[in-house]
Amino acid sequence: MISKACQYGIRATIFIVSRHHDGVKLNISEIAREVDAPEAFMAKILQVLSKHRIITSLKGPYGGFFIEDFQLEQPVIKIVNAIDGMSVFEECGLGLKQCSASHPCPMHDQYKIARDALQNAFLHTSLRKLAQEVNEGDSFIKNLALKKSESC
Amino acid sequence: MISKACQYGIRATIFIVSRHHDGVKLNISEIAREVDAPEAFMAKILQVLSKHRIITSLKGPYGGFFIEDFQLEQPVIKIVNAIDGMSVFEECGLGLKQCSASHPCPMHDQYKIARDALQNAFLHTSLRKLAQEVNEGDSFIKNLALKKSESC
DNA sequence: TTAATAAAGGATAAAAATGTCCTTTATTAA
DNA sequence: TTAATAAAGGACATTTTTATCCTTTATTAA
Ligand code: FES
Ligand code: FES
Repeated sequence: MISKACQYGIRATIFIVSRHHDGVKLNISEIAREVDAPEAFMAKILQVLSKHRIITSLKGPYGGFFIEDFQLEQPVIKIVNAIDGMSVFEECGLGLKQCSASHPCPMHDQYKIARDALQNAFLHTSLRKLAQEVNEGDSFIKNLALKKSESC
Repeated sequence: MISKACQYGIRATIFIVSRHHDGVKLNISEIAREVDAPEAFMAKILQVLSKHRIITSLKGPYGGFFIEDFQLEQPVIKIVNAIDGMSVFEECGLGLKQCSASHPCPMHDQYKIARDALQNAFLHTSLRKLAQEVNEGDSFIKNLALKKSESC
């Protein structure tokens, strides 16, 4: 569906946005820790997002990752596009090389509905909105930490 | 989304169902050719479908793969479950270890809608129905063969 | 200018998914 | 019973995805 790299990227970006105030910058290890991602892998992903100007980075002491005002209203789909590309939203569910209404696979109609719903979910949700939800405590980007006694 | 193995499996099964008459049996190479899948890989996939009793196989001369009457009304989701498992329909879209309404990720509500739509698509579609569509020429399990002059 | 800090980037490793090859087993017809 | 046929199954190879390590570059404060 959505690659792990992309999921880390989305969670990381939401975290960065949720800390968007008074020039705060976050470094890789903080971000990786917050979203339960391996640090070096997280670094690669943030690199891509930075190169796509979805987030902004600054090297050196007092540097790190942050988000600028003009980046706040971007839809999450930008992250998906930067990391995974748009193919999830375009490809045939049964693996035909082309998805088209003129040469459809037998699941085309039903599949397209779900695929479009997914695309709309990512298209019509802004980074700002997601971060706001997290800041208000309504949702989370970090796994629930279970005590040893609790099972999954 | 759906693994390649699973897509081959679904297309292959639809093909087998579409040829469900008078004890016709299909062998691996016919099936692989029809669904544009590598033969040896197709063999592995048919093996698991057979073991899950989604299709039936018979060894030896005049053997091959076919479908029995009692197998016709199975929903496609059985194939997905046999090959990929049910995790696509259960996991968090942003990669949290648990998807739950009590500790939701910030995309939970929107994502769940799309994910459930996908599950319903596979759950409420029977093999028989898909094969019928193909037999009536309304849809296809094989890629459109392009002439050399035509581009993608 | 220098030392320290943090991201960028290159190279490599590990794991998972996809794909291939070859031997074994079951079934059939002759 | 034997030879032929076709799936089952084991082992291995390739590709893609995920993850790690180390060096280089940019920036800052002292
Ligand atoms: S052709 Fe298969 S989903 Fe459109
Ligand atoms: S918690 Fe993320 S989709 Fe349910």
